[in-house]
Amino acid sequence: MKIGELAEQVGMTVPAVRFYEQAGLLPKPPRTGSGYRVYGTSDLRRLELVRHAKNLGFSLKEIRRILRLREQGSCPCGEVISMLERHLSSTDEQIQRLRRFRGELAKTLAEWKHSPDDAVSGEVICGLIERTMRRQKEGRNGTSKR
Amino acid sequence: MKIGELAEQVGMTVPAVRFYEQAGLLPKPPRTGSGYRVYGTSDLRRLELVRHAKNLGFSLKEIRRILRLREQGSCPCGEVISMLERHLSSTDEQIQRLRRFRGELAKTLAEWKHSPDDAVSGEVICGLIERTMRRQKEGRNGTSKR
DNA sequence: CTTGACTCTACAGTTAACTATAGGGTTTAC
DNA sequence: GTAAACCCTATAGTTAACTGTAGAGTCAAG
Repeated sequence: MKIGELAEQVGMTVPAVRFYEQAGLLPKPPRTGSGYRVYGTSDLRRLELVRHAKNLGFSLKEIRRILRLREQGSCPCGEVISMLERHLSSTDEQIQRLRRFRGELAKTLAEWKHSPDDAVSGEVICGLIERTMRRQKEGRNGTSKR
Repeated sequence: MKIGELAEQVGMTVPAVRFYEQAGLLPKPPRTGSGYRVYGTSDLRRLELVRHAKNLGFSLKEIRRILRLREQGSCPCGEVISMLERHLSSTDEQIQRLRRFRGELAKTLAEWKHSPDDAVSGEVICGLIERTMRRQKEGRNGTSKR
């Protein structure tokens, strides 16, 4: 199997496959006399695994780590489980953050729609944003950096 | 006010302020004889507005758009409201996606933890991921590309 | 008058996961 | 025998929002 066929089977582009190889996610395959890469079914399965792990939210770096562990003979499943647990909790955090953010957005939007633009005075650039700024300044002092 | 003081007031770094200037978010300030940037309180307010709009989820590109509209004399508030609406709905979508993803993760994790590693056979790289792949293959055929 | 803190410009680097381009060789179908 | 379709390498570009570095000038204090 040449690279084009492999790429098509797993639904990625040819350069992406080469990229995965140079990123250490796919072993360097044997070549034909003229230098063409030759792949077998194990490469196919490996690429599918990579794709699947990506769908589970693993980064290429993490996937490389899993594959390396496996190559060293150890079973990576324990590691994989703890990675998945980390992903789960970081996903939870992300959802929480987005929910709070959504609440902020909705509140701001409701306020803005309620009091029309021309009822505002003293703004320099955008009355809506500036009013919201003032409100927040008067309230708490929440200067949060990352 | 020189750049260091301005940066400190709004809680960003000096290079970030310069970056904002060259990105068109902050007007080019006058200079001292020796070339130092000199800022006034309007720059301070403008930077704070930028920071606040960023907190509302606007990209620098969008903020630049708002500022440009204002400079052209029109009030950007209507535009700002529709931007905010778009952000709100895209945030909703993000939350939905994350929820589904979270469900997937949790389900996979529960399965993995339930059937321990050594009960699996035939895997090549990581039994857990591979089993999940097989299950999904047998089920629906969901090859979704962007 | 020198040390240290500050400022300037211009450019390169960061992160992720690729995509695009240039410039060439190979294989296959007609 | 030639043209399309494929393959190769190497390098650069993409996006966002900055950060970091090099090399040089300026300012205030002691």
